[in-house]
Parts: sequence; C-alpha cells; structure tokens
Amino acid sequence: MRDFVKLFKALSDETRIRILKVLLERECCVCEVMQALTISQSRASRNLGILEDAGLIKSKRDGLWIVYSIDEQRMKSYTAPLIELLRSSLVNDEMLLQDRERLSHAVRICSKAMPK
Amino acid sequence: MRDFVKLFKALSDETRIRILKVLLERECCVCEVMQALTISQSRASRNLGILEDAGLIKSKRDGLWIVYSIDEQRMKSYTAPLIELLRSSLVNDEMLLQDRERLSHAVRICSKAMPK
DNA sequence: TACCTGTATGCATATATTCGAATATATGGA
DNA sequence: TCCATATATTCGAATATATGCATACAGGTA
Repeated sequence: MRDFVKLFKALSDETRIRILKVLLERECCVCEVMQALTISQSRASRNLGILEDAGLIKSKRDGLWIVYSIDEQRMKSYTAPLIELLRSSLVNDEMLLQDRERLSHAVRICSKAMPK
Repeated sequence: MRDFVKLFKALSDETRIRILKVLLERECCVCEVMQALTISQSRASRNLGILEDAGLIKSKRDGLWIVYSIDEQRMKSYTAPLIELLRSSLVNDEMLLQDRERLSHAVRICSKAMPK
C-alpha cells in the first residue's frame, strides 16, 4: 500500500510547498533554493531530503552541487494529481513571485554570495 | 490562495485517512466511525472536525446524530484529485477491510453497544 | 596528500500534534 | 423543566516536528 501519510506529511509544511513551487519553475541545487527562499542551508537541505524521501522530487549530482527536480517519472503515477494541484495554484501567489525573483538572481556559489 | 498546508496536514494522519476511506463507502455518524475504527469518541470527533475544517468532508445533523460525508461539492474543485487518489488505493487495503467489516455491524446507539 | 566548497547530519531546543479522561454542549422526549 | 444521550471541547502528558548551530562528509583542484 502506498504511504499516503508520509506523502501528505511531506506536503504539509509551507517551506516545502514553496520549494516544490520553485522546482516547478526549474531544477535547483540546494544553494539556489536557500537563496530563493532566503532560508538556511541546513533547512533547505533537510526539507529537500524530506521531499525526496516522500518520492516527490529526485536528485542528481553535478560536480559539487546536488541538483533537485520534480520527479517526472513518479508524476505519471500517484503524485501526478498532487503536482497538478500545485500547478493550478501558481497564479496570484505573492510568495512565489518573491521566491522566483530571488531565484533569478541566485548564483551557484553560496559562501561569497550569502555572507550570512 | 488555497490553504494547501491545512489541507495536507489534515491528510497526514493515518486515523484521518482511514476515516476518509470509510466515508467513501458511505456517510457515517461519529459513533459509527468510532465503532468502525475502534477508536475513542473524542478521537473520532476531533479528527472528523479536522477533516471538516480542511474542507474535505461536511456534516449535517440528524436528530441526536451528526452525520459526516465526503463533500461532493468541494470534490469538484481542488480536492477532487485527492479523493481520486484515495479511491485508487482502496484495493488491497487490509485495514479498510477490517474497518468496513466493523462498520457493517455498527449501530447508531453507542453507550449500550460500546460499554467501553 | 592537503585544501576548499557544497551538502548532509547530529544535537539541543522551541513548537506543534495527538490522545485519553473529564467535562461541556445540544437535541429530543417525558 | 428535567433527564438521557450523541457530540464537542478542554486539559495535561507524551510524542513528533522544525530549526539553527556546529560538524562531518564528499567531490573538485592543486
């Protein structure tokens, strides 16, 4: 039986919803997510891990970076309606506008870009 | 903006998933839910309330009883894919088989039927 | 090897959630 | 009005979750 509880738990957090919406725009490495949402590195990493563990996103290594993206393979199965649900809510999402704006200026090198 | 977090929080609990699946079978009053799942009265009432607050189910009074049911009106909007997701998982659900069996014997009068 | 950098994780803490037991509320009948 | 009963709510304890800080880990480079 599919683990609905784990799936919905992963979705029941505002930070993770924001991350998913940003990932619907394009794939991101951890440092881009933290810049887009202006959250800490550990917070970004941990929440990305929870989303991945729930099967909503996947990761691949690209040099020093770990790049996360919506798991299109799974989307075709049971997570598809969930992703569609998120997609349908992208309009008039003020928070997403800000996250997207910051993402457009995000760079892959964090330490210098984000002294904090 | 739709309150996804509240919606998914409501779904991220095994008791509430079981309740939803039972309600997909047929509408139930609180005491039928508690008998079907063999849970306490306060637990049944509280979790039904959470599901209702999230907009997944609705309630109507029938004499002494409050009867809960899937909110078909909302199903047509954004909760539809969620309900479909649940429906698709009804097969091979061992727990549901048991809940359903107990529901078939449930009666509307609790105090005598469930001395506990 | 040694070092730098991006990411993951262990730990402590603040907050949130869940539950049972007890109590409050609401409806219907005598 | 008074009582019985179905449901809702409050309270406290146990447990789970989210986060920051510090540190460990891993890949790239010299």
